[in-house]
Amino acid sequence: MDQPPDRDRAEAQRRVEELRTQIRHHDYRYHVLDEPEIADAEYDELLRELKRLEERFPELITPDSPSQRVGGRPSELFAPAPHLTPMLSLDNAFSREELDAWGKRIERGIGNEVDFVCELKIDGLAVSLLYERGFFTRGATRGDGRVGEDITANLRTLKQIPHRLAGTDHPDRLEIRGEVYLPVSVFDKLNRELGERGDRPFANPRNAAAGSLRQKDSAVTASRALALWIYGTGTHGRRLERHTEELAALRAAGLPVNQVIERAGSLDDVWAYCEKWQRQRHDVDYQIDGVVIKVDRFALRDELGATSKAPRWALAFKFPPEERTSTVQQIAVNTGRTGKVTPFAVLDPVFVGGARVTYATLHNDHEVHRKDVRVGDTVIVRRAGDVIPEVVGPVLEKRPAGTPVWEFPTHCPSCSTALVRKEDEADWRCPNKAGCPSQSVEWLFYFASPGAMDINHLGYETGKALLRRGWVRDPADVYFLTAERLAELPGFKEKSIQNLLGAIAAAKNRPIWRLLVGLNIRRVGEHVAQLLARRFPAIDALAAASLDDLQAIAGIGPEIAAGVQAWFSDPENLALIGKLRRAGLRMRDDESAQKPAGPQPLAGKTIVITGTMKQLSREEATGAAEAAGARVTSSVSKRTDFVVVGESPGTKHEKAVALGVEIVDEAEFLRRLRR
DNA sequence: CGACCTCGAGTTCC
DNA sequence: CTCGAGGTCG
Repeated sequence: MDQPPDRDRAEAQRRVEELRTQIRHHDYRYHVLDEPEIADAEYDELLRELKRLEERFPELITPDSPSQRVGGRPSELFAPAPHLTPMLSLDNAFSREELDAWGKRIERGIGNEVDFVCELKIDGLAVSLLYERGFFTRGATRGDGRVGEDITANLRTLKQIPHRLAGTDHPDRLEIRGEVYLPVSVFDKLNRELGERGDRPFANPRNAAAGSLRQKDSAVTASRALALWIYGTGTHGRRLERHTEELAALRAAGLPVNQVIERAGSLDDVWAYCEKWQRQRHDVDYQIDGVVIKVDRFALRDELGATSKAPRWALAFKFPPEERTSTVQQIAVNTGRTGKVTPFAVLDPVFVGGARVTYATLHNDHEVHRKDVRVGDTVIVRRAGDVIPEVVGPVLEKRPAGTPVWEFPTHCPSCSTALVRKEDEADWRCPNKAGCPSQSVEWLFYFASPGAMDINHLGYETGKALLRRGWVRDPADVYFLTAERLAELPGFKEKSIQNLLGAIAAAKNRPIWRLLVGLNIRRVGEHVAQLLARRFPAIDALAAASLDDLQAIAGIGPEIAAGVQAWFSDPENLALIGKLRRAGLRMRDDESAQKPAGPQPLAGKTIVITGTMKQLSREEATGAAEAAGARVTSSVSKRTDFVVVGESPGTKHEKAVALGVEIVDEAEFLRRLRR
């Protein structure tokens, strides 16, 4: 039965190459031609299979594999367009203190009072327009700041870009900078249409604008009704003294310059502008994520100069997360896969931070009472890090008289078993491990998730249906499902049955630590599972390990050791292991499953990533950093080497500032990855 | 033993 | 992203 490992590996290599070719082909269809041949789910399937194989045979990973792709896809479609003057990024401020510190530094450096100009920071795409003797000759994206992409043909479709500047006496070369955006109203309409056609909607207006601008066919760009605000120049034959004068001249030349740009004579005025627009940020038909403050006089700008990445004479003030109020209709609780019971607020739906929020977690009993949230309260709601809804606290003045303090339920919402709480612990738990429907479904879902066994097509609803019918009582039963059984499930036809069975069969060969994660052992997550599997590459050896053996592993203390040993002493759990073994799951790691060695520019660095980035998802950023040798952790401490800060970061940014830890933006992070 | 890092677990929205 | 709590180090 057992194939020699070499045959196995050769087969994998062949398949890996096949997958890469296919994925590249579909990338081209999707991103360049905008004519995908396969559904997103099928595409994801290919990528997942590739990643699985590469995980098993790390020596097959090549730097150019689609699985290793970081950030912006390489573009063969648009010619490189070097900027005459680099398009620098801006330093950020997140509070009045940081703004003042910047302003004071400038006033000290100049030794005089300074005029500032305030403009809205549009969340769109920075572009550079080149006018030669008054004629529009080239348009480019920002790119990496030094070299962009030539998108002249597409930019020509924007009605707001004059092909010829008004007036006469234009310099030989004038490089104009602006931000292209998709009006929010147009974005909403476009997404509705995409949704009706069954196409994938855009995540936000900026992505939609980017997609529309990087089209091969400029007719598509033309149909998208993009708009533009001009905010300055790069290279120019400068005859004016002030930025405000220049903006007036650009406007006179026929370019769209935003009317709400204001001069501010003092930092107080600057702050007033920031506060005003923070309140009114939704009153305009484009997304703004802050305010840009610039020194008005060019002479002063020259004096201040720039660092390698940002001018000293400009600053972006980023709005803090938006806050709204809503009312608490109910405080409900949910039982998780470990039995932990978590309360959450059910709110009157409210739009905050660009999304409709209905639920917000309250973590635990203690948290509800610390914040003193009660049913019927008016509460302040925000999206922490602009993503996770959070109840900040109640507005006490609006609390109706006689509102009772909320009491934690005494019984499990799923199986009605009496809840228990250990002394000195914060969490209430449902002790009905095997018989609680909520725990079963959550566990099954977790078992199938990418962090554990990665069984595609086994989602929440399917899991519930299987459990309800009693065909699956624990995750091992999944491996014994048959096509006949699945055919009885509503909505399961030939194709979906084969998909699911295929995914289940494919999920028998995961690394041991992934299996350990899926077993749902308390306090054993990804990290601890890897520690355990590294010391005990076979499940049987781990099951037989003594307390001392376990505690000898660095990072495993008495609690985890005892927990693991107890888990492997429970006959029910051993029966589960036996069933998984009979199903044909891999029960030990091969020696070959060691990590690949690539260039490690971040070796030995401990870094933290916070906020949203423009080019990378959080996972991609973490993966790229780890591949470069960095340790990516979740909290900032003195031992952190640097913090990568994206858009609207949370408290981690403040903490980094407080601790004096180096702060790095996305562009710099990408540079360091490549070094 | 306390301070400080980390990790685990649950979570929302599209 | 958040909180609670385990592990380590001084």
